Amino acid sequence: MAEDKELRYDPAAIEPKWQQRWAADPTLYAAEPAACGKPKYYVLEMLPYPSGQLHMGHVRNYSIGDALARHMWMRGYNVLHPMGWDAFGLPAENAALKNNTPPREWTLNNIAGMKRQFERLGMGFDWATEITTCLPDYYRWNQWFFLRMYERDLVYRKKSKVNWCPECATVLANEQVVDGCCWRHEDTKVEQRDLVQWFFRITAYAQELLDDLDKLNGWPEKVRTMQRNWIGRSEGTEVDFFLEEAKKKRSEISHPSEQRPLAGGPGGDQGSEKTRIRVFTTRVDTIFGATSVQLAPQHALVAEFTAANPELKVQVEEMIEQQKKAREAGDLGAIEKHGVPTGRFAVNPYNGERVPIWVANYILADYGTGAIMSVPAHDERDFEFAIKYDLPIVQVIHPEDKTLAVVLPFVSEEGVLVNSGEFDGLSCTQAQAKMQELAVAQRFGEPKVTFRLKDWGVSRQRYWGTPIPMIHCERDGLVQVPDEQLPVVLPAEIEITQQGGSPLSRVPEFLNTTCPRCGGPAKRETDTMDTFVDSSWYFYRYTDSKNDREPFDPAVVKYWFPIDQYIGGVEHAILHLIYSRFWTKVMRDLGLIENDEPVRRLFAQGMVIKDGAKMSKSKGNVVSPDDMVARYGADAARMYSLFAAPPDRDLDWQEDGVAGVSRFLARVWRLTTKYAHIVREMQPSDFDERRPSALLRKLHQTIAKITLDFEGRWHFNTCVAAIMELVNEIQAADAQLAAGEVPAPVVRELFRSLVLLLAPFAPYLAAELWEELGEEGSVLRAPWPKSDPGLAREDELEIPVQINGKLVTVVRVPADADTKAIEAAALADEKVRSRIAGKNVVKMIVVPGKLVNLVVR
RNA sequence: GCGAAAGUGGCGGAAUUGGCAGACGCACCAGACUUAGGAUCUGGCGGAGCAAUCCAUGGGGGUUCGAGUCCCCCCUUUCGCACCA
Repeated sequence: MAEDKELRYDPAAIEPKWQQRWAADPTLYAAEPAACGKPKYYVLEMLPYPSGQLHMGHVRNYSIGDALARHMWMRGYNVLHPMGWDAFGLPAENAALKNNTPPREWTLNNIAGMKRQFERLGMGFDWATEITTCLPDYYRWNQWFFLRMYERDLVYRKKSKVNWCPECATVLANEQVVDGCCWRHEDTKVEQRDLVQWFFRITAYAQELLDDLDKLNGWPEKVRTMQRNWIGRSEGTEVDFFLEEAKKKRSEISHPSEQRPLAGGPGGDQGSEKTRIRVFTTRVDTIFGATSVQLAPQHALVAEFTAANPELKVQVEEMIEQQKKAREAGDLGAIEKHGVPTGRFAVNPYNGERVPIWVANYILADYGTGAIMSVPAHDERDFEFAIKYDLPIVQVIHPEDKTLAVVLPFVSEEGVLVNSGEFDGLSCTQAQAKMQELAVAQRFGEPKVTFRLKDWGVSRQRYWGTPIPMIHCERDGLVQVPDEQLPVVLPAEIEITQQGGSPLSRVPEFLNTTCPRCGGPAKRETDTMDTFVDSSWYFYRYTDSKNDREPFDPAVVKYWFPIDQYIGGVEHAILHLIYSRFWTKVMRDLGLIENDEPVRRLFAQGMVIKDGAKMSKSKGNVVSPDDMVARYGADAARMYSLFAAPPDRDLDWQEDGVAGVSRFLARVWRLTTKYAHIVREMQPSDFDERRPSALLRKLHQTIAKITLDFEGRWHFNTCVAAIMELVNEIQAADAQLAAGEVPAPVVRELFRSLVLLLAPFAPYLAAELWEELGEEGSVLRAPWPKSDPGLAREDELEIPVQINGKLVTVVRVPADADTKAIEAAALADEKVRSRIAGKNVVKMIVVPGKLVNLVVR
């Protein structure tokens, strides 16, 4: 038994041995300075939240990135492969409540444990560049950026309806609300509350964020589409409908001296204007078909109408409540359309027609102007509404072909105007342009681009986040914390309670300060920043993580950016990746960097599934990486996570599969250790002797396949399969190898290359066997093998022969056989001859190197 | 409802450009070796059939000498969006 053990692949012995050696060599995974002269390659995986445990999704994510990093090292690149911790956030506070451990301690303990897990997994990270976002040397730069953005009017405060998660007792960004529930608490309904909040003006970059998506051709189309939808650009027209009471003043209104306020953000300024209702429409060409104006129940004018009409008021309030509930439930689209007439009328500026003003529950206050013109003939929703309330339906667009019968609502823009006065006969697009011109000329409207994207609310009423570096002074109002007073440090000692409001407001030593401007008593801002701030720029900090004078040295960033390859879960397609893009553009405009986009290529990996569901504690189907490492070794766990599915697809975790990979690694270990002595004992003079052989052919085919995959397709599952095939062939040649019938140079090339091919996927075994083969130095610095096409080429090919498209037989021909020779070989075949005997060969298709097909009648 | 991706053996999956469907692995079956072992090696393994053969990539049609792959219709699953005017 003890004897046996020596002959067995034993990851439990190999892996700790290499962990020690690697820990002793800080240069192994270290990025080099620009002066090294090598081409740079920045490979990045999304940094984890230090929850305490790595999960299989992490193992998969980092196995993909680490394989790529190792491959690039072997290709001679200067690789930056950093790691850090997204260390602020709510779970630390929850844990503090539960275990009475301070968030900082809990977080740092988790980090230490997870770092150990990374080490056990053999991940090749450059720990010298490690960042931890909850430490002041990182978050001070969040504060620094906040101030720079404040100075450029990219930060502002406003009272707004916010999404409030009662579980988190804090505000959530729109992006953090999933189906009406908190993104962290799937079962907790989000409530709407009114609070004064800090916002980043991401909408200032909406157009550029949209436009630049076209440049990101290294990103999955799916992610780009999701971002496009999220930004939701929509081109249209704002038009004023005049309140009937104001009609007599119309000439006055269109007078040049009249100043109309510019429409502000969503929800706009319509309240200040009591003579008109501004609507937003993408189909101004249909305006002659408008038969009512619909207001959102929260619209400023509605309050005015209801002031004198208690009955209306009750109904409007019901609608607001209903919308609120629907919004909280996330099924805004599901509520039945419902409305009430206000008894007031508005006048269509294009045709002077008088239309009723309604309040309707399907009009959103926070999109466009919160008011629409209703054109039932050409809009599904308006149509449904008009049918329900028996409002008139006026068709104003007709297909160009006048003979076509029209089914209303006719929503196509392919048509011409009818019943539209002077605009009759124009196409929809022509009419839109003309009508916009008229609106501008007569000052009752203008072209308008509306975005669905909202400004980024960053205030959080939590303790464990970056303090917002602002001071409230009674005399001077809002005052920035001066740069030299940064960082505003989170107080270490704090009692975490479940009370609402900002925990920092209950820490007098933090709260009370002096005004930097007047020196008088003042109070600090007690909100902290959304943790998405931390992850919006962390990858810049990696390049210069110890810099205490600036967030990073622009010259160093210029060398490393953009990131060549970013790898992470598709669940961050919108939130993290849009904020990161925004932050990059802001930093560019601050003159800190030159790149417009942070990430050149993005890879969205699939989820890890077990028993048909995503691994999660609540489903009870979690597999612990530590268990896998203990049972099968890190190499097997990592390699299985690459082998079981292509990286972009979901992966079905089957433990038997890990065992299979482990058996494969054992086989590699046995074969290599068995014949390593041949390699070790070779004389240098023998090294160059190379001759074609079946084994070398398979080897060079394998090298070619894997090299190609690393360059683009990333089907690492088939890469592993290819290595398995190669090893199967070596195993089949076991007898010849044992008998010394395989020339030593072939043995050497075979096993050296095998180990090199394995190195990105199974780093421990590769290191061990590299040493076993008598090599010195790290396998990571050994050049990636090059496929020799001469050796890879088959000299004979099997060509399938079909008759009428059905496979009949296979003929062997020389690899360079031309059409004629293949034809002859096919016709000479027994089976073929008996099948075509007495029949007429109508046609013969020969694809050299591929197949023959005889068409026979 | 709109959009995208996917559907292939008992299972995970392969087939990169329209050219031998099922590589590789798991599970299973048989054999070898053996002081039984969850080790290793050899062979088998889509379905039907003794066989020659036939059938088979969600279903139905089509294009083609040839279709898992391209086109049309339908079904299912997953994901994203969903009163955005």
